[in-house]
Amino acid sequence: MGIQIYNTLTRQKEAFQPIEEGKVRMYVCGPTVYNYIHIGNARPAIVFDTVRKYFQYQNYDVHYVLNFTDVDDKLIKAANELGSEVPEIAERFIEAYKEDVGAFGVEEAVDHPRVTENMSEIIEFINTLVEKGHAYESGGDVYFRTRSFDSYGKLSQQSIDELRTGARIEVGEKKEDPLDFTLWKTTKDGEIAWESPWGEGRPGWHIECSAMAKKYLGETIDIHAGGQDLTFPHHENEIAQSEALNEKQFANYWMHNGYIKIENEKMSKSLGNFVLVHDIIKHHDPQVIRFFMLSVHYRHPINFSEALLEGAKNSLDRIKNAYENLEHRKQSATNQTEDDEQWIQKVEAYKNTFIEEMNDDFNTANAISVLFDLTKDANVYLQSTHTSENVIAAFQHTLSELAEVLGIHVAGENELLDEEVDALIQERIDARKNRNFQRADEIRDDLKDRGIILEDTPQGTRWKRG
RNA sequence: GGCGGCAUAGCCAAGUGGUAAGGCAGAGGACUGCAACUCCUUUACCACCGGUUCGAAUCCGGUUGCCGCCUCCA
Repeated sequence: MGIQIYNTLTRQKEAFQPIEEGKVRMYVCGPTVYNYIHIGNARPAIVFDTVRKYFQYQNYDVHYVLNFTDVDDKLIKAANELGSEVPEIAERFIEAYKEDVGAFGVEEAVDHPRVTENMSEIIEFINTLVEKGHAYESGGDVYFRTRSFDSYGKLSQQSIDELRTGARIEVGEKKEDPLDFTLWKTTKDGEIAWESPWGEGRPGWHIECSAMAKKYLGETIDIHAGGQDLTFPHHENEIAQSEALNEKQFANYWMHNGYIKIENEKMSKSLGNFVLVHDIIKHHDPQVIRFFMLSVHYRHPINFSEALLEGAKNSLDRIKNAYENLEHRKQSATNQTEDDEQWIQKVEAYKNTFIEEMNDDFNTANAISVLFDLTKDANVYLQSTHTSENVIAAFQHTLSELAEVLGIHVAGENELLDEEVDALIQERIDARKNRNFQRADEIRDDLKDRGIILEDTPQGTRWKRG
């Protein structure tokens, strides 16, 4: 069985069938770069990076595109408030985005298109829509004529009539129909603007993704992904624009990740519970946050709290400990023991299970449980008196390989200790031999304060960073 | 009002027809000089009420509660 994806468009899991054999064209809606990203922005970044990593693990060539919205109302506002210019703000927070997301082990996109660098494509896109009768100019603005697109509402499962009933009709509206949405908006004096056939202005929000997806990935792409909240209206509108223009299916698979709550409350500015990635990674290992995010299925809501993060840290430590336990037993391992083959087969079976779970709509929660199965078995194996290099290698290699698919590093860095610490450890070993436990405990406590944890095992004393 | 989602042990979380994975926390035991790591043992009337079925956490109907989208939003 190959990869199954839950497709928002059809509301069911479907076998993934790429447009081109061995390739995945994937477009993920990126951030509007007017501030540091919050933890809610981190979820799609981590989740879809994992989707990408898994495809790559399955030998797909993934053309991953993530856009930056580098001009819009929020950016203009931020620029005004900070006494800066839109391009400076954008540049600053694009760098911040890359840094934050990089801390989580998110791989850089193949293409990171920006709105301001694709203005001619956007204008061309809008222009053709106007020519085709799907859009119209009105007082310097250009709107998409929603009723000209028959299947409008297919992604969010809403009927156009229901939407029309609920839509707001604003005073002074220049639209023909309340459901029509902006493709191009005329600018106020002094605002950042571009020349267009409809006068100076800037693009509406939805059009950029349609134009850039087309430019970088083609008229039909494999996967279009983003947060659940983008389903309507953003993605619905993208479909309308792109399919009205190209007269082809826009994206074959639509993936949407669930929301994040903070301490059981919606994250919102009014509640003051916005958690910025920039801040939280000062106090929490980004790997723990990544692990935590992946311990829940990507389509389900996830709650974020200090206590939950603490639990995730302990969980991840268990896996990393197992890896270190294996590492530690390498030296005393023998060439081969009788039951090598049995264990190696068992490890191989876990790997297959991991793949099955990931194939099932990227069920990372279950994939992680396979990591725990591996962890448990590795520890059990290490209980035996004689261990074999081959089995230890199999455990380590598989554990590391599978964890890496999720973007989790299980191997500790093999850094060296400074001489003083090294000498203390040696002194403690001698002290224990002489049953001078008072001195031994003193050294252990001292090193613990320095962030070095000592553990005495039957194979000798070892240390790790705490 | 329209559309959609969720309700599983103290906590987190899989499971979508065959008598409930995994993790955290807790308790007891083993190992240890003491710890740590690790191992063993240990905890579920699957929100409620009906229905379908030989059999349902899982399907259908209803009830209650919570949440998201419909307006900028990951």
